[in-house]
Amino acid sequence: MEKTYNYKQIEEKIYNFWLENELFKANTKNVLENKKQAFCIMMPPPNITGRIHMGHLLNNTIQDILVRYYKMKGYEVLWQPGTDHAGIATQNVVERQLLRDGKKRQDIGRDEFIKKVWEWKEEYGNIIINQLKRLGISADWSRLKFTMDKDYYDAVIYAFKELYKAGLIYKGLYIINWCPRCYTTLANEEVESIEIEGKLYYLKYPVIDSGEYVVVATTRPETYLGDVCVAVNPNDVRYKNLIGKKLRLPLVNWKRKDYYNNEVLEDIEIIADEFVDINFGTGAVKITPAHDKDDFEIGKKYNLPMVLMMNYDGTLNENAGIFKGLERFNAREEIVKKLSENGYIEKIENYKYSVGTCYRCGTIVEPIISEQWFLKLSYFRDIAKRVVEENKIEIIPEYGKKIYFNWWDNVRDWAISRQIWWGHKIPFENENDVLDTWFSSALWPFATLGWPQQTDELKAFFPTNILVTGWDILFFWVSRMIVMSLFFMKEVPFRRVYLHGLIRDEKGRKMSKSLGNSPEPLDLFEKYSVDGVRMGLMLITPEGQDVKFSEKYMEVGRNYANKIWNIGRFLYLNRAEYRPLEKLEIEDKWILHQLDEVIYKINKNIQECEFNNTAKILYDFTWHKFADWYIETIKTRYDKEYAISNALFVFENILKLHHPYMPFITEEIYQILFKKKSSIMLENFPEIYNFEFKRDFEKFEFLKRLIEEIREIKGIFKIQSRKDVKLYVNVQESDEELLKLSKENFRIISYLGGIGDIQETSEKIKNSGVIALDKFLGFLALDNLNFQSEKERLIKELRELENLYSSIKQRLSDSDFLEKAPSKIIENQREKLLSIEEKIKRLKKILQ
RNA sequence: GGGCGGGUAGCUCAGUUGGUGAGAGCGCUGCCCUUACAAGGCAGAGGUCAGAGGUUCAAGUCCUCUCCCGCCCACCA
Repeated sequence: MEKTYNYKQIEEKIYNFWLENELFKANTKNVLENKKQAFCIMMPPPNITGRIHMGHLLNNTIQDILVRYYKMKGYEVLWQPGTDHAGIATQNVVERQLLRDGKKRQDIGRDEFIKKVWEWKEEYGNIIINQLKRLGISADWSRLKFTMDKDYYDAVIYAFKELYKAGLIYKGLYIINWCPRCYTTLANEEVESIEIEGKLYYLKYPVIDSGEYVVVATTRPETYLGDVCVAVNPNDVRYKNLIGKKLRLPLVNWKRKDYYNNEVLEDIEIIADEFVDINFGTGAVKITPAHDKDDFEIGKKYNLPMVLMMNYDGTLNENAGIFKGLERFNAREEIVKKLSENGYIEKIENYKYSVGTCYRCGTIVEPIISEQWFLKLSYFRDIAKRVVEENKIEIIPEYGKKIYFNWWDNVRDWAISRQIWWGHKIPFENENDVLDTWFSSALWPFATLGWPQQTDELKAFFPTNILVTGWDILFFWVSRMIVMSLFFMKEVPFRRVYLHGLIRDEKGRKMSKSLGNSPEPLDLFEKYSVDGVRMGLMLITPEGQDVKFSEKYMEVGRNYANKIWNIGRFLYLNRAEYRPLEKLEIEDKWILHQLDEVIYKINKNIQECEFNNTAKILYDFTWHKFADWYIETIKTRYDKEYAISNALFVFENILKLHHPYMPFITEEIYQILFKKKSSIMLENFPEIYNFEFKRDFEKFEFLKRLIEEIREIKGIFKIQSRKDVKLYVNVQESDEELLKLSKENFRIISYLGGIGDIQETSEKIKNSGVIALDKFLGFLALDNLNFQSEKERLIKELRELENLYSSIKQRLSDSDFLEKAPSKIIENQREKLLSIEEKIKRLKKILQ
């Protein structure tokens, strides 16, 4: 074994070893024949346009931990991987590629374009999958699914038709979010709002047959061309006598037509409605039903015409008259200029407000009316909430429930048609739209298993056990999978949902390309090893909160991997015949006692998805218990072969416990140390042994404390020498058993404490370091000891003890406490008081 | 406006159903190349647990209010 963990070659070798031995493949038969229990996870399918980023790292590491754990627990595990066709994103990529040849998709036509997308997919679509393999993840790659695979495609179309038959899908004219750049509608969840510094324009609309004006405020002045009325609050005294009067739109001396091509009256009316806020702006609101969500509702309420003044490419149409053909933002400038020249602008104020942007390209989204297909999500509200309320689906962390309920309470129907070419085409004559990508991914948990066919896979693995995903797609994806599964399978898609946070940078900012704060996972693997990165990441991932990424922790992970490597190396260099648990000494029992505790905790924590806790427990036990104390201690053993063999027993358990977190290094060391040709993946995950070594554990704990005291004194006085340092134990002040224990285990104390001799004494040794423990008084005889500073140390300690003493004393003399506190607590306090009292007594004696 | 998280050591965070000398890692300081590991070992310093009030024998932990920080949803034209 080399001196440091040489991960680069090992990772590739081990991954190939796993693949060659088909260790990731799920065997459906084992479940159907009741040989094994099933455990199934669906991988959230990455986009085919994607490259691995920190989010994938976190998401897949967690899944891999669960998968490897349950495999070792004896389950038949299916981790179903796949990729998503990512309609808009992929179409954008291929369009950009076309543009390099100066072509638009319209130039080559739909069929040819789709062909191009497939070509692109064959070439680049699996890059992310290959990158994910570097992470060591153990998905069943032989079952890789793609949302545009023939069978999956058919499943999507089938689902659409069934929902349509059930009356849950309908087509209608609604105000939708429109991205003029992607030239498609967007679901509400696909719109991200950003705050901008804009302007608020105050427009003057002349009142007919009077010299008056009504002033309205707007952030989108160009939409005035689609205005069909102005609304005021009925209680607004300023406008009371204007209600019902007519206004003329400035500059508009052309005929406008509504959506159905009927001419619209030139003059618009002032109407009254309670919804208008008297205190905002001027108290008068322009109503543009075709271009604003709220106005659309008002329009429906009052049966107002819908005047569309924009084309779907973002240019103004006939209704804009002289402004026809202008791009929407140029139009705004032109219109403001024209209005201003003609005295129709009262004022312009700076104004901060938010606008919706396309989550794919960042273009400002235009609210606009359009005919679209919708899915009645509201129909599912009750049942979707019920399955979570009744814990048929458990959401981790718990508070995720509240967010989920809140979303359902406010849910609106889902616009599922998209005006793009790449996707599942809506199955109707003359229909050119495709379905929202999320419509197809909503079927993921069962369509990947062959639905609507009644397959063995469905029988064996559905419903799945747990879904691991980020908070950001709770609504996009998780909610929709739940209702689709309830509708088609009459069953929840998964028993549990584990939601992890987003990875942010040290300052808590989102990772983004423009900020340049997102590290490349592959670079991290190069620098810190995959296992180091996985472990480092899990050490900083709190449950249910965003992760603040710190490269420092990747270093911690790498150092930890190296530590494990070197423990292995030590055992390898001292290797002995493996006959575990013979000739157990105190240190063996001490570590075995704790091993049991750790095994118990790790099993519990992984099952409860406490991945961060698990990582910390493993780290602490392995480094600070096993390496720092146990390995150091067994170096003093005369019967080394037994000691090493017992150490191997513990270390074998440690390797298995670590395997889900650090698959590569554990496999490599396991095969070297235990000369195995098969994989550690096939071993059983450790279960508690029920050792009964509590008393020995406590005895060793005493020795440990004694050694720490010795080290502290030596540290303070900078003593390095060993042989000339003697420990004197005062026989009157020390418990007989502890004295015996110390003498019996002199090999340990002398090596780890660095002393040369242990002797009994009945007096107090002058000018020495003082070790005052419970029922134990020792002196560390040192040359060149400055007893003055030792005295100061002791006085400081004495003061602290006295303070403590008086507070406990007070508590114990409080009748309420004695009456109401449980006897166990009172007893505990009494014992504590006694031991402090003894320590104080000893310290005082010495200081005299 | 509605909802959700968080405020504990210089930094990042643990802290079980309240049980009583508040923990870790990193960073910092000092000493050590002790034959597994300097990607290491040993030791040390460092905290009015955001603030106020309350419940309780007992509060970092439970309740109320306040102040900060972050996120999500809906957005006032």
